[in-house]
Order: sequence, then C-alpha cells, then structure tokens
Amino acid sequence: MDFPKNFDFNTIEQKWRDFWEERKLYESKPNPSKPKYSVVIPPPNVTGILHLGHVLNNTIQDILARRARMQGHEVLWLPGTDHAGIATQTMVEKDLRAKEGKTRRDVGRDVFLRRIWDWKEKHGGIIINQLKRLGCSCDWSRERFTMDADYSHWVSHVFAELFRKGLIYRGKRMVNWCPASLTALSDEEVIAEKQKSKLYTMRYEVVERPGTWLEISTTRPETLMGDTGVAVHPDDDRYRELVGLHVWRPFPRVAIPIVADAAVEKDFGTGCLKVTPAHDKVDFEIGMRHGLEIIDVLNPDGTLNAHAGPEFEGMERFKARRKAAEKLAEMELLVKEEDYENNVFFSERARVPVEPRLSMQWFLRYPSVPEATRAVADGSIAFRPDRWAKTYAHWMENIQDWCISRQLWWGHRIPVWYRKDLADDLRGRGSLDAADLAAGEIHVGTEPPADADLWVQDEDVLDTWFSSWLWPFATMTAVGERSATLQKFHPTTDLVTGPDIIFFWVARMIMAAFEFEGTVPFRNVYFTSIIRDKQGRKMSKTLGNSPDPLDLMAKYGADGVRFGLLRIAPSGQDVKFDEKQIEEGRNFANKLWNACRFRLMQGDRSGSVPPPAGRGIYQIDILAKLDTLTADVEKAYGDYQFNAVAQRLYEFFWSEYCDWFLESVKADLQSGDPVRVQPVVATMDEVLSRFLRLLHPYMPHITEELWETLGYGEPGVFLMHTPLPEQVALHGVDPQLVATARERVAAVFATVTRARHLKAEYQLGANRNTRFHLQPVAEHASWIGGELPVLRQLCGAAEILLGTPCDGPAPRALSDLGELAMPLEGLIDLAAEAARLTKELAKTEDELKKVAAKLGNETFVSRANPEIVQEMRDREKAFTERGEELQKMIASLRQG
RNA sequence: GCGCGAUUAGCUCAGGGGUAGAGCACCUGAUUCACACUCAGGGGGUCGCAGGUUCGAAACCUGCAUCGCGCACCA
Repeated sequence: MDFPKNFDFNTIEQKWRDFWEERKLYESKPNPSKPKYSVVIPPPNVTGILHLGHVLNNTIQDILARRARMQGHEVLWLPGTDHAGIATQTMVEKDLRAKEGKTRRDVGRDVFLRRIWDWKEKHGGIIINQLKRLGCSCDWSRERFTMDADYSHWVSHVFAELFRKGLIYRGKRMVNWCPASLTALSDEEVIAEKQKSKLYTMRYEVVERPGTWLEISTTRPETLMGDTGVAVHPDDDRYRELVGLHVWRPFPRVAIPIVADAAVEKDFGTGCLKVTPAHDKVDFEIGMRHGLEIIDVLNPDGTLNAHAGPEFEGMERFKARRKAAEKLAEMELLVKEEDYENNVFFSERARVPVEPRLSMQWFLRYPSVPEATRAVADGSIAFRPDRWAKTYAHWMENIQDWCISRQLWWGHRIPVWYRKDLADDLRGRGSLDAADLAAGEIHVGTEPPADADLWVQDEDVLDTWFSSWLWPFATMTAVGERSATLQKFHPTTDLVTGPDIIFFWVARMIMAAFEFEGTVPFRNVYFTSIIRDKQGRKMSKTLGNSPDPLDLMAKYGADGVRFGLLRIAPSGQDVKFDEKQIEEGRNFANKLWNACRFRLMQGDRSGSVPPPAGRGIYQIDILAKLDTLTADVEKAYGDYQFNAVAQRLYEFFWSEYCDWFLESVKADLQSGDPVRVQPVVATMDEVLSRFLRLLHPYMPHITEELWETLGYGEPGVFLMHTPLPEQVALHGVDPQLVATARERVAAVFATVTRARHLKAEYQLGANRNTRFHLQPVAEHASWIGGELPVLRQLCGAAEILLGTPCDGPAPRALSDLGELAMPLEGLIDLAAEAARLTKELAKTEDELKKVAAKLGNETFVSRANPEIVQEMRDREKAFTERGEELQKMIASLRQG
C-alpha cells in the first residue's frame, strides 16, 4: 500500500485549492431554484497582509459558506479589498521618500496617484492570494475593490444624494487632527489612552491688580501662547470680583480677559482654566461664548508656529512642552509640577497623539438612524453574541455627526466643484450646504460639470469608511440598477466581523442600506474573538507578537491552522493564542489521515452486510454516538458556537471512534472471517463518510482528498457539494436495542479502564499476557461471555476467567461488570495494595456520607424533586455495596 | 463616572441548581500492531471574596476585589 503515514498537506492542499478554483466550484449564480446563502467579506486593506484575525474571521465565513453549499444552497461569498486611504498613502509616500527622496507634493497629485495604482496592481493581490491559501471558497470572479469605477460611482452618488437631502454640509469645526498623517480623523479613529504625564500649576498676574495672581493648572503649557482668556465658574466666590479684569499671559506678554463660564469645574485644581480656543474643544466653545480671539500656535505637523514666538517656532510640540515649563520656572511663574495620569487621544493608525484643531471639513448627519436603531433592537438584525446590541444602541442614541473629509490624495475625491471665480470665497465660507447648490455656486454630482474648465474640484477625499459602508449592495449592483445578483443575494445572510469595528463599519452599513436600499444589509452579525498573544496583549506589528499565518500554514497546513484556531475561539470572547493549539489542529488532521489509512488496509467493501440493527453492540454504539454528534453539531451551528462544533468533532473522532470503537473491533478485523469483518468495515465506512461530511467545512482539503481516496462519492460529485444523508445512521432501529447496546458497551469500556489501571499499578501496562478473573454481577452475567474476546483485546489480557474465583491475595478492583482480580503469583505488594484499596474505600465512604446526609435531611426528601431523591437512594445503595465489597477485598488481602 | 465582559487544575478554556470537566503541560510505562503528529495509566481544583435565595449554589441574586474592553471626561 502506497498510502503515506503522514498527511502531506502542502501537496494535497494545493492540489484541491487549484482544482476547486479551476472548476469554478465557488462561483455563484442567481439561480432561482435554490435557496440563497450570502455573505460579503469584510474587505481587508489592499496593502494588508494576512494576520490571525483575518484567519479566524475568514475561516468562519468559509465554514458557513461551505456548510451552506453542502446543504444545497446557492452560495455567494463575495470577496474584495478596500483602498485604506491613510495606510496606503503613507506606505507609498515612505517608498517615494526612500527611493527618490521626494514627497508627494514634489511629484504632484496625478503622478503620486499613478504610483499608488502601480503599487496596487503589483502588490494589491497579496492578501487575496493568502486567503486562497487558507482555502477560502469565495467567488473570486466577483472580487471588488472600493476604488473600482462602478464602486466609486456609488460613493459619489451617495455623497451627492446625501448633500441634496441636506445631510452633508461643510463647516469650520474643531476636529481630531493627526499631525503624522496630516489629516482630520473621525471620532471613531481616535483612541483614548491613559498616560502618565505632568500637571503644571502656573500663575498669571492680574493686570489691574499687580501683586494679585491667579493659579492655573494645565497639562499642556506648550499651548499657553494661544491662551486668549482665563475662565472661572460664575458661582465661584473666590474669583467673582476678578471677572471682567485681565491677567498677563507671560509669553508672548499680552493682557487677556478673565471670564465667567459654567463649563469650568470649581472643584478641579484651582478652579481657574486657561482658555486656548484653537486647541481644545471646550475652550473653543468658551471662546465662542465670550468672543475670545482664536490663536492657533501649531503647524499641521504638530510643530509650533510663529504665533508661539521665535523661541518656539518650529519646535516639536512635546519638546515645546518641556521648554515652556522651564521658561515658566525661570520667570518664577511655575508654582508646582505634579505627576498626573490623564487620557490622551491617539490616532488609531499613526499611533501619535492627535490635536484638536479648528479646520474646514465635511460632515455627515447620519441618515436612517431610527430605522437602523430599531432593526437591531427588534431583532430584524441579530447580533451574536447579543450583548453587542447594547453597545450598538448606546452609540446610536448618542450619535454625532461624522467628519468624512480627509486631507489625503488617495481615496474618493469629494464630488464637489467650486466656480473658479468664486473659489476663494467659497473655500473660506463658514458653512456650505444644499442651499449653496441652489445658488449655482457649487456643483455636486457623480460627474464634473459640463463646463469643467470654469470649475475647480474640492481637494479632499472621503474617509475610507464612507465607501465601505456601502459594501453589501455596492458590490452587487451599479447605481440605478437592480441586478439579478442584488435581487437574489441582498440582504446578505451573515456578516462576520470583529466587535472593534461595530461603529466604524457595522452600524454605518445598516444606516446606508436603509437609506439607499430600504432594507437591512444582513440578517445576522457574528462578532468574532479578538486574538491576543499568550500574555493577553493585542497582536501588533510593533510588538512582533503576531505569528505569520503563512508560516503557520507551511508548518501545520491550512486545515491544521483552521481547525486549531477555531477550536479555541470562543464566541465574542478574546482568545489567547498559542502555537501549541495549531499543532493540535495538524495532529488532528494526521489522526484522521491515519484512521482512513487503517480503513484502506481493510480492503474493498464487498458482500452483503446486515443492517445496523443486526450488527454488534460496538457498531450500534458508535453509530448512535455519530447520530448524537450530528445533532450536537447541528445545534452548535444554530448558536454560532464554532468552537463547540470543533470540540465535538474532535472528541468524537479521536476518543469515541479511534480510541474505543476501532480498538474494540480489531479482534473482528483480525479474525479474517468475512462474516465478522464485513459489517465492521461497513460501519467504518458509514462513520467515515458521514464524519468527513461533518468535518469538511473546517478542514476542506484533507476531507476532500480522503473522500476521493476512499471512493465515497458519486463520480464527478465532490465532497464540497455532498449533503449528509437525510436519515440518521440508526434510522428505524429499535431504540430499546440501541439503549441496551450503549449500556453494555459503556460497562465494557468502564471495566477495561479498571483493568488497565490495575495493570498500570503493577507496571504491566504494556504486558499482553496478563490474566484476569471477572466475577460478574448478576445483571450482566448473561451476555459478558460473548464479549470476552473484546475485553481481552482492550485490556491486553491473555485470558479472562469468567466466574472462576481468584483465591488468595491479588490486586482487585470493582468494575461495572463485577469484581476484577489480577493474580500475580507472589509479585503482589500486600501493603501497597491494601493502601490503594483503603484509599478507594475512603473515597466511597466520603460519597456515601454526602448522600446519607442528604437522605437524612427531611426537607430534602420532602421538597426535592422525587427523581433526584430516587437517584440519591440508588447512589446510597451502590456506594454501600461498593464499600462492603472493598472491605471484603481488604480483609482477604490481610488474611493472605 | 457609566456600561459590557472575565475570574473553574501549572497553562488555555468548556460547563452550569443535585458525583468538578477537556486539551496542553507534568509524572509513569509502552515502539514489528493505522497513527510517537501515537497509545495506556496517573497526580493535580475549598470553581476570585463576602453575604443572600434554596432541602441543596461553582452555577441564581446582591455587594466587593482584580483584570480586560467600550463610552464619556476635570483643564
């Protein structure tokens, strides 16, 4: 036989990957005769490379898609990538700087964009190929990219529509500014992190009352040059009489007013707040209320500008902070400097603190908010786990306008054109909205104005999420069209994504679908685990704690990685990653491989076999366990419990099938008697052919290979399209017969465990010549005789004497079938043996005490469920008998 | 500050009102036997703490502690 001992995943996985794809088996048609199953991929960044989060997320989608396909659904799993504005632009800019020493402004917008497209053409497919390596069964012919022409058309269309509806406007607002990427960010792209910083307390002298000082605390002394006022609470008696006077800002030395504003907390610090309207949202609002001047002291890149004075101009902001504190100290204006912990807001992508910055940006008032909120609340869209619905509801109820413009070049350019002759005025105008459209001063639409020469387009691009929120339908149809694909597959069935993008993406998609398609975009949202390293830290490139899934697949196979990861990924809970677990996945694949190898060694199926009811108890037992497995798996899928599915598959196959069933039928197989061999082989085929189908969604490659090798399928039909039989394996078999078989098998197996334990105690674990005496209990005495060959096989015993007492001292144990003894002819260590049995007796007595205590409690007997009371009585009886037996055994040991 | 989650064996996690579980790790033994990516056996836990409900709580309730996450935020 040329069937190798180990599963060669590299060759076999590639073989099936290529095969499935060449045969176009993943492609979907809007076939009206089959029920649909659809899911759109959360588009990874086109610049991205696969990480474990992608592996988990996409394996789950693949499992769902493959399972649906096997169940006869028409499956659309639509793949694609997004253009990842900031990340991609930053990467190409770095490349440009490294290779040519130039910035994007040196080469200009057109050349720069061409470079990005070139880069995308060359490298943009990496992650898609990695997904293919993983075995993802996406319809690759439908791959979409958020910058595709059709897709871009959708983005402009949606912008124009929302603008016309008055939901998009332009305005000068305080936004989150990223000094590294030089763009505005939305509130969602900013993360608060606790930082150990300093709280500086300084003093400003009151202009009108020299010698009177106001003490003011701040964490950001570097912005004091932009201070245009000091605020106190209107009810604060300490400062009431100073309101309306001025203080000296120390540098540049200017008199600034003291104002009263309720936004100030009396009890924080000194109760005085320095007001820097250009650099803080609250300060900005206070400034507006009191007509304070706005002085921006920072450049876009976070260095200080001329307003900060010559000493500070050009200085980096954190260096300036230290310098400002030093300067205050020199001027004897620094009262104290304390350690302090506060929240600092970081740019999620660039990992630098953002600056609140006043700038002209485009904003969206979210559409279809009530519909989107209701859809999740009433279950039209089911979140799993459903606790995320609360998080979603909270965000929806406190929803803020979305800053959608980005000061980047890579992305969908804002489809707004200004009349050239009015451009300067329009650019500076405080607000711009649908009203200006009517005036003919601007043009908003999917196409430039006809007389394009007279117009100039807005420079900014849209947030990448402003394109991906359209993903479910914009990938399926063009604007103004209702394609067959859309009609068949939208809304999609499931969305699989991480809870970290619930606001970024999930919530926005729901609103977009309601607004533009009048429906939900998906029925179910499954939130995956977040994968952490062994220490519980998030995986990140900087920490270097993220293993490369490609390396893992090279080491353990795609199937091994998929299974290993899924088995440990609880729903919606973080998971700590350990490569050991992937190794287990590979080991499982190998176990399956070898079990099938073992099947092949039994030769071809031939001859007639009795129906299941006519087969041996081990065969009925394993088929019953297979049916239980099938039901359990079904239920776990219904609850989206992917780890439970994997766990049950693993447990059934490794323990129930290989460790117990196969071992218990080896005597039959080795007998060479066709009457004994053939039913067993038929049972093996029944189990394997069903099991391969159950496992296929998790381990598609190896199962397809084994399916073919074992010849279970009809010619030309692949496992990936083969449903489970409609009937269970034990269909029509008398339940009483099954129950009896299961009880007997359980008793045999439990007895085997006792016997093996006895052997191991005497270092005879591997000895195949042991002899046992078994004194059967009455209820089992009638049938044990027929099972002696199996008992011998499983115990590794040369002989089991039934009903023949074993005289004299010998290691003994109580088993489900009766007392077991293992005569050792003088080798027995009486003291050790007595100690062992005494320990067991103590355990039994402990249990007996617990049970007796319960039964002695009158309220228990009167109030507990009668079944429980009966169970306790049974247990009391069993433990009592067991205790008596053990005492006898100990006594006989002492006699000997 | 508000909300969500976690706390069970050395580690990673299941479970869930009635005998405390799995895998890994560890210890012992096994290699002509489908598989050493294997097999057999073993040790190991007052289920975070304190109250309460109950005949009975690891599980349900209430507090608390610790850790993680999200939202908000006082400079």
